[in-house]
Amino acid sequence: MDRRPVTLEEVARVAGVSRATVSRVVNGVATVDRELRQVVEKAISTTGYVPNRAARSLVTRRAGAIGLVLPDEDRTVHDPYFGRVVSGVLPVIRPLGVQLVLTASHEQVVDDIRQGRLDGVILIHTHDADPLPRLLTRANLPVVLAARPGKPVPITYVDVDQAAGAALAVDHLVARGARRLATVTGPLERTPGQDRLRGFREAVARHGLPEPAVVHGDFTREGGAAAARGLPADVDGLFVASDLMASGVLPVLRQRGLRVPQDVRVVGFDDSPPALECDPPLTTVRQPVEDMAAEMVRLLVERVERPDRPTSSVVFDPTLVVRESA
Amino acid sequence: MDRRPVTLEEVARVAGVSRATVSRVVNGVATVDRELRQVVEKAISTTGYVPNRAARSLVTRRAGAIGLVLPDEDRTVHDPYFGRVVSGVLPVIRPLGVQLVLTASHEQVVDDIRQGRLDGVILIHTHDADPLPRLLTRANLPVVLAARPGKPVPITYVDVDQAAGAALAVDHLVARGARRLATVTGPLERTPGQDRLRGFREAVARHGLPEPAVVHGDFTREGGAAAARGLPADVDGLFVASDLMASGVLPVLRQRGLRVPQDVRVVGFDDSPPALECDPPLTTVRQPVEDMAAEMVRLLVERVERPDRPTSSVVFDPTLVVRESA
DNA sequence: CTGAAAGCGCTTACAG
DNA sequence: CTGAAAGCGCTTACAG
Repeated sequence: MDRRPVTLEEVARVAGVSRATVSRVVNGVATVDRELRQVVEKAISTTGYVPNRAARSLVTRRAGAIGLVLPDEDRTVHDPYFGRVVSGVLPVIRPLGVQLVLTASHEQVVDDIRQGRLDGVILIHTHDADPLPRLLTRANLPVVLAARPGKPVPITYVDVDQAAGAALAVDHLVARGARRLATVTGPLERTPGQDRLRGFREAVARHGLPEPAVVHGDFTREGGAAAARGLPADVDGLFVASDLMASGVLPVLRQRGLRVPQDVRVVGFDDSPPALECDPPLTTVRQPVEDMAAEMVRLLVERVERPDRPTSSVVFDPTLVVRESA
Repeated sequence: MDRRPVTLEEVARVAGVSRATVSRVVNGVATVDRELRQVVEKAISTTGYVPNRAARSLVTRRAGAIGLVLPDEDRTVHDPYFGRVVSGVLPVIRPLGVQLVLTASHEQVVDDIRQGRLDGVILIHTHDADPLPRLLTRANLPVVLAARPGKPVPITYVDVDQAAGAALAVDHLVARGARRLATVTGPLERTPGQDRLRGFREAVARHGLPEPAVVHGDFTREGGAAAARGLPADVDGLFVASDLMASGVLPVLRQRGLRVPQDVRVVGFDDSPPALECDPPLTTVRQPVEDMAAEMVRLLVERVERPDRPTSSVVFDPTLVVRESA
């Protein structure tokens, strides 16, 4: 039942070659003689051989695994963003034979890399005050951020042009006739929150509109609902900095007797699943999270292979998805 | 910059002891002499030693990692259930020093275990036709299912008493005066879908109520919306087999001019985040997914340590969470 | 209680 | 193109 797994040694014996040759066949080294290769392949399949990863890792010094690091508070697993990142990462990681390890412990991350359990990490939902990005870059450990870093550290990151996205929202609201604008912001200790607010303000100013109302939110549904209660009554164009918050904003607007989009037009940000569950369906700024996640993996793998290469960043363009709320 | 990591060997040299002794200290073997232990601990901290996991895995034959296996279609990462499982698993896995590996490739799973990359796996969202559970159990590989298996295979699983949960919903609807009941089911090729429907039917019969309307859903929001359109107009009590579906059902009900709860009372299932985003907030049957996930990890770890032990199952009790929809 | 030594299962220069 | 051999960094009987 619990018989020992087949080793390279046994395959070599069956095939009548050396372990080195079997290893070469397994790893697809091109120089192996055709006939020999076939003999070995046959031996592999008859023995049911499967290489032991720990042994390989020990000599190659590669874990064959990357980490997806969440903030310590576990609420973020419920954020739709998380699922989108995962579904963007999985398909690109798979053909590479790399594992995706989920962790919520920032404390563990450095050790996990040092122990050789992780080749590198992707950090999502980082706060400006988070020491981890700097820690990792200082130690020259492979890391990719899912947004512009809060402090100017040389680090590889992927982002969407957040400010441009906010401008897209404003332009649309204005085009639809809105003049008294307001925004529900994201958390301002994170760069996406900051950049969306900045982009919003700049666009409003560019249109020569009066100073907009700004109410603070935190990227959660409840935060959105709370913020909505603090909105001035005469707003006719609202930019909510995330769809999840918007799903909390809309019922409050309805309670306050405001019809969407007739009385107030609303644009969200993300184009995540909650946008569709909104009533009415939410017009929103789309960020291509799945593509961004795939790019993060590529950049990370690149950094794992060449840690000395300079850091870089990739910024995606947002697009507007028009539905019924604006 | 890229200096070689510190090894046991070096720590031993610094401490003036053998590698074996350092290893014992690192692994907390109690028999080490107090003074020696202190010398070694000091050497560990001055050298900044961190054990290499691959080397350890190679001899212990333990990956120190378990897999969370999603179905191949990636839609399920957007299901709120997924996030709840992750947030239940993470805290219990952490003190154990075990990694959580996410995978959506059923094909890979068996190999990953054989390669020693995974000590065992937790399977979620399995369909009755899914060959993986049987495959794994046959090979005597450690596996835990997140629900009763569709076919009677000897397998370890955790479940909530789905039928009892549905009965809770029916009892509540009836207590609130509903008499013309209906249900939107989950996918019937999965046991939770089957069991919730069975429990619903049995409870309706127990109350002596007429044959209820049964409309098929698939645990998605869109599926819920579609199902809602097929509901008879005179229903006054509706059991929707998941909160996510309910969030799709409610807007359709509203469109059809039905007020909730005045015209039709609605009870969901799960008590997941979408229940709160519903308008009105959803009365629902709570399944303690986080606790269930924690239990799955415990059972899995147990099986990894003693694969020959008989399989077992743990069934949690559902509870009713009353909000405004019923 | 401690150490010398074997061994886990691979990969990879190095010869030939 | 192939093989003998060293070595990756640990753990763990086995002596003493």
